[in-house]
Amino acid sequence: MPTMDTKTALLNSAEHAARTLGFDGFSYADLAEDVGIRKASIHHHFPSKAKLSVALMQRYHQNFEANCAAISGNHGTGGTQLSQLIKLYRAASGNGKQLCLCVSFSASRDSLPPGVIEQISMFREMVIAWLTDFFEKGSMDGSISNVADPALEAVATLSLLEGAQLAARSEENPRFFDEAVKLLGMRITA
Amino acid sequence: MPTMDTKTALLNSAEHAARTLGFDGFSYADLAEDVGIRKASIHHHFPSKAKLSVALMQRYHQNFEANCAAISGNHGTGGTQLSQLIKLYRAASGNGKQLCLCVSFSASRDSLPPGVIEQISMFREMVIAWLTDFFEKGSMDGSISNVADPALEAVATLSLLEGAQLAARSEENPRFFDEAVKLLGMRITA
DNA sequence: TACGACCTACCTACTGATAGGTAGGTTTAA
DNA sequence: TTAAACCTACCTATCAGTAGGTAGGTCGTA
Repeated sequence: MPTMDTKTALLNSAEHAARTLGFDGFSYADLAEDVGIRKASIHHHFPSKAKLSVALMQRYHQNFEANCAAISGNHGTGGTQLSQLIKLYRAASGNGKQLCLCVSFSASRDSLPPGVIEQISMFREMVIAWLTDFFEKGSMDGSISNVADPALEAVATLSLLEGAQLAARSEENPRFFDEAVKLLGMRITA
Repeated sequence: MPTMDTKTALLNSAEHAARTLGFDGFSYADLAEDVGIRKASIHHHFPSKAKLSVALMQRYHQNFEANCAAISGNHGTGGTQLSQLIKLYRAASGNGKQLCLCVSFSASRDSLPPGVIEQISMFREMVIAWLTDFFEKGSMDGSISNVADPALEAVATLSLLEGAQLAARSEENPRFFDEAVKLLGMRITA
């Protein structure tokens, strides 16, 4: 098994910590212990915690967008695409052990640099764009019922998904996510 | 104007700080400065930050429940009651400057004592019960359209409201809350 | 009434731990 | 050799909290 480069290991560790404990809830000491280098060495890769948050959000955005593009490319109807995106959010909640980075950062947004607030904003816009696309497709191909306005559906769905993650995280139980999105799921007919 | 007792002033200050910055984002020093006593004196009223969080959640639950009961008592149709509750959540987001305590605490739940996690769970159950009541009324009196299952509607709506707060908080703009709940609003006919 | 005991609510001084970070040096791999 | 990546040693600042004390108020009893 190839050894991961330290910077990536740090990003993985930091993402996991941020999504589990929040931005204010983890420290460089946690990352150092996890990755196996000294706390002070982290500054070589990330000169400040703020800079680390920038890199985290950037990477998260890219990965998530790639996942959405994959869903769009691999699944035929708007309904299945929406269903896959719901699954993506469910998976991101890590069985109630984590939140997606966007949610986690939003709750402590005052601790973050302005650039990251911008990134969070763009992340939400990106997800809403994909959701709007899926709702439009689903409305036209009939795989999502009662689509009044795809753009408004998209915005509401994103809030629903984020709120569902919060509930699951609070209870450390994915069943709370499932219950929150059940009605939405019933509107989807593959 | 009567002088507020110190304990209440501390609770107010702590609630504001927790809902703005998160549990890990504020410290006793912030409260001390706000209330005008020394940091160490806070321990007289709240021996630990964990105990403070217990008191905060208890008070928040009581206040919120009283607000829901008032809505139920003062407004006639299920639709207007639901509409008022949505307004309550919007108001709690403080024009994008705050989150409701439940959301704020959920995001850093690992920093909280187990009892508070229980309290958060009960808070959500309480809100869901009220929402279920409002949806049932709205379904029967015709003031909320397309109510498939009041209990599921309630759960989804709570997640929607919490997610909407996150979006508004992240952007520091209540317009994002409004947009997220727009479709729900359209289902209400006074 | 007066005084002692007790309480409440604050203080100063301090603790040990931890936070993010700096600076200079060493090690490792290409 | 050189640069990246690590190290040690340390910094300032801050954290939640402890310990002992003061001051003013209240209560009970003689």
